[in-house]
Amino acid sequence: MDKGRKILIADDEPDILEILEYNLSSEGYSVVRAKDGNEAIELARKHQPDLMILDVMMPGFTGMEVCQILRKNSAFKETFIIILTALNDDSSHVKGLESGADDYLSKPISPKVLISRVNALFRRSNRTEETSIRVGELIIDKEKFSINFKGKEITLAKKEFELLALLASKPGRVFLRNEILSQVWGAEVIVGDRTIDVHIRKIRQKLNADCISTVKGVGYKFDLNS
Amino acid sequence: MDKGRKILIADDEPDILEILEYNLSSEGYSVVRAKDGNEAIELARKHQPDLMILDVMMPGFTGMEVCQILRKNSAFKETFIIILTALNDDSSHVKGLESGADDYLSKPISPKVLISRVNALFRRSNRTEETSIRVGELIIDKEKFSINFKGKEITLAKKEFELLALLASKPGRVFLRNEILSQVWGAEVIVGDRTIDVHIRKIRQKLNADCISTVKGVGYKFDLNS
DNA sequence: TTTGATGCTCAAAGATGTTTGAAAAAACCA
DNA sequence: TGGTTTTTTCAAACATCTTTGAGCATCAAA
Repeated sequence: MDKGRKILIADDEPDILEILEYNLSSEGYSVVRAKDGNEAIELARKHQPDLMILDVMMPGFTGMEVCQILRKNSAFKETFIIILTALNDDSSHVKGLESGADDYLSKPISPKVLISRVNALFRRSNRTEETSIRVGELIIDKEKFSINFKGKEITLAKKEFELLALLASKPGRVFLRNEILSQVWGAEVIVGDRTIDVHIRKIRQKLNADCISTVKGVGYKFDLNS
Repeated sequence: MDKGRKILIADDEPDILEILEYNLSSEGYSVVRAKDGNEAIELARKHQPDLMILDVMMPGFTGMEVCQILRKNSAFKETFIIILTALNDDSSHVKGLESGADDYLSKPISPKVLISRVNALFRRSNRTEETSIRVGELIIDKEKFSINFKGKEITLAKKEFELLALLASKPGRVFLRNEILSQVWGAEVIVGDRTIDVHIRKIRQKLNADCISTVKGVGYKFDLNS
């Protein structure tokens, strides 16, 4: 998963901040700490975090107020916000969500649960990034069905595209002819061995570079170097 | 807020279904009911709901299993899923979210809280639903139902408009014929493949430019360059 | 060097998907 | 209701992609 996202945490209790920071950063997130509502807003402007975890009870502005204030600013329309609270009644829960938060958790909070909720929020926005492969100067975008090699757009036919995408998905690894057949053509389809060769050749022609090498008697692989 | 969205609820207890349906439909959502895991999957395929609320304990498949199964299908990658449970321990909470759910709630569930969590999920997806799209020299205003291309107003028929709006919503991205069918025509409607082609042709004619390109064997996409 | 195995090249045949024009069916509007 | 527009269907022409087979090239082992 794509970590290294920035998370702002705001709470007036140093202990909580400590625990949160420890857990989030050990998951690979980078963390910014704020000790009250004012600072939370200030640091949010400065750091543009991807997600904010706000305690409700804070000096200055409460978590909900921070949430409402930030949501009015279009720069924070997309920022994920999780509100934490010691209260556990339904009406404040509802109010928290209605202030524009994406999630609302009651203390005591299990770090594991918090992490998995954070991950759940990011998962949704991550999904789109899995569609492109980058290897050296080659960029394959499965969504756009486009190939960019050394800065130039290259048009490949469907089978060629799928074949290249397969090889490039694990650069350096050799794919057996059987593997290629079942991945690109499907298990049932029966095509001759020449078919693969010809497609490989087409790709080599179109890319105009030796980025696919043959492993005699075994299969093909995508070269890392080139 | 844009209500009238479709929500599928699955639980083996009729009472719960009753309460959920009452509350959701009085909020303006349209509701589909399933009494077990199998039915949930079946009805999900049929109705393509925007959100699903799944109980963990159900005959057939559990809520988590349903979640995992559906997430494998690209048609349900974007569907919101909330899992309900009677259990309240952290590890099942984490597992629930890791199965691909967007939210995980423990019973007893306050209808108000549930509603506000449902709204919170939709709020985010509403934000991204722009009323106007701009791509290069093309401006599509969904509210006004108008198209402006290279400074000239162009009149498109309904289907043509929706088709162009879909393609232009993610310029460069390829839309499979299936995707186009289900987005523009709806999942239930059955029309021949040629229908899409013809509409594409009409759009190309009216725009009088090569802004939609064909990806043979895959689908169509809106060109960025032109 | 010969031999066999393997992969490469090429052009042509085969298969598949797309465009086009025309026209029927359905929806819309006065 | 009639006339108009939109939507859908169809079939033929087209374009492109895919597969194949035959001949060539290469390499390693005999």
